[in-house]
Amino acid sequence: MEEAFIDTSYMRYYIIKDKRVLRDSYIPDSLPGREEQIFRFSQIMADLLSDQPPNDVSFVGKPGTGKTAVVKHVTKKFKEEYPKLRAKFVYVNCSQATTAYRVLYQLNRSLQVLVPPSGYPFDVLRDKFVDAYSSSNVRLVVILDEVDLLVKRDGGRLIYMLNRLNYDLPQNLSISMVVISNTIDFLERLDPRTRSSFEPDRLIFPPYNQPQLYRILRQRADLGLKLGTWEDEALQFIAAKVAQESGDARRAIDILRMAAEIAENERSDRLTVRHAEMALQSVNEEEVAITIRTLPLHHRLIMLAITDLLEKREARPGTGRIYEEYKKRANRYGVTPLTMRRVSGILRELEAQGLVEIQMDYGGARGNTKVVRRMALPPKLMKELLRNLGIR
DNA sequence: TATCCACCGGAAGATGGGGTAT
DNA sequence: ATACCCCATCTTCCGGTGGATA
Repeated sequence: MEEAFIDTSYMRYYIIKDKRVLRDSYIPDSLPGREEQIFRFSQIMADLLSDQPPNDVSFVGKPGTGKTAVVKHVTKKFKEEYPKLRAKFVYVNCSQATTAYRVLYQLNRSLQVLVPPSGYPFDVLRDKFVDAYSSSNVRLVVILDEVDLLVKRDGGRLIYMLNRLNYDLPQNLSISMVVISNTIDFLERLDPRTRSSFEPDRLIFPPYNQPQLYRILRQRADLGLKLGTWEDEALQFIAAKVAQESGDARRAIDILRMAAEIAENERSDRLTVRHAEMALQSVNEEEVAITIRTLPLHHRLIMLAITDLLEKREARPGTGRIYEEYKKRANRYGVTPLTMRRVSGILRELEAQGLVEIQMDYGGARGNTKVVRRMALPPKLMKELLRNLGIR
């Protein structure tokens, strides 16, 4: 009981020196393993130094392959080294601005034009943007991160529009685009009109391999952890595991952070392989818990239906069966169930969020359906998480 | 080889909730 | 109050689809 009066805060950060460094949002001064991409992107942007409009560029690669980091790194370098450069970089994350209207809203804001976040006709926003930009004196580089999300809704209408503006702009102005996407086939998903007029240089971001991941972790450990508080083998272990499963640097860094936290909570003075092993487990759980918490009610009810079917070892947990079970639960919950068409779509959404693994089952005369192979966590654990949210 | 199952997923439109302008 | 805008979510409609089966 006396312990309650002991101030333990002084030992809370026994291992961690700077927590920010252990988050993936932190952009270090050098990006291990992405030297080539940095070089090529810088080369393309170097046209700005001779006052030429740079080519459009597309960054393609899976999550956690350094796309955003590279773009931020290089644009930052340009701003620092050439403060008088006649150019402006505007970064827009399309996961926040999923429509053409909202991206345009952001672009306007970056030019100090205040427009309402909704309610205006699209064309008015476009005209305001064109007016404002025409009276400026810098070349514009628009960076559209997670552009897949925008293209999915808008089909490339905004890209087309921005591209076309170049024909009406005076010689000293230009709009270049850097589009960043997770999927390779996103260029094909543009509508034909856009595709024929938009041909960016492509930069590929392959998954990180083990040595690269090790270098990344080493860098973070050097910057974010106290000297001599971690075992090199722990970093090697994380690098090996992540290289094998995904090559996702974000994940590797997450695991390192979690391992450090676990070690500290144990009052251990060193981060060991054992901590890394434990972290590997809890990172998954933490991630799933976070995504589930943001799920709307019907998504949760569907998750619960799937959980029960998997627990019962249902032979064919396809859309039809899931829908039946979901409907029962919705009624029990006092909400009117959605249609099967919608539930079918939600299953794809849950898949995209990494909560379930789906496979098509071509059953011949038994018909075709999507079948849930497994979930991100064992059904029992998943049920527990749902229960904590009041879903049962 | 034709049939047929049990869905799939695109397209389009309804719904309701956010907003602005007059 | 009225007439517009934007937009995410959901429903309605409907032409596919792959392979087991007859």
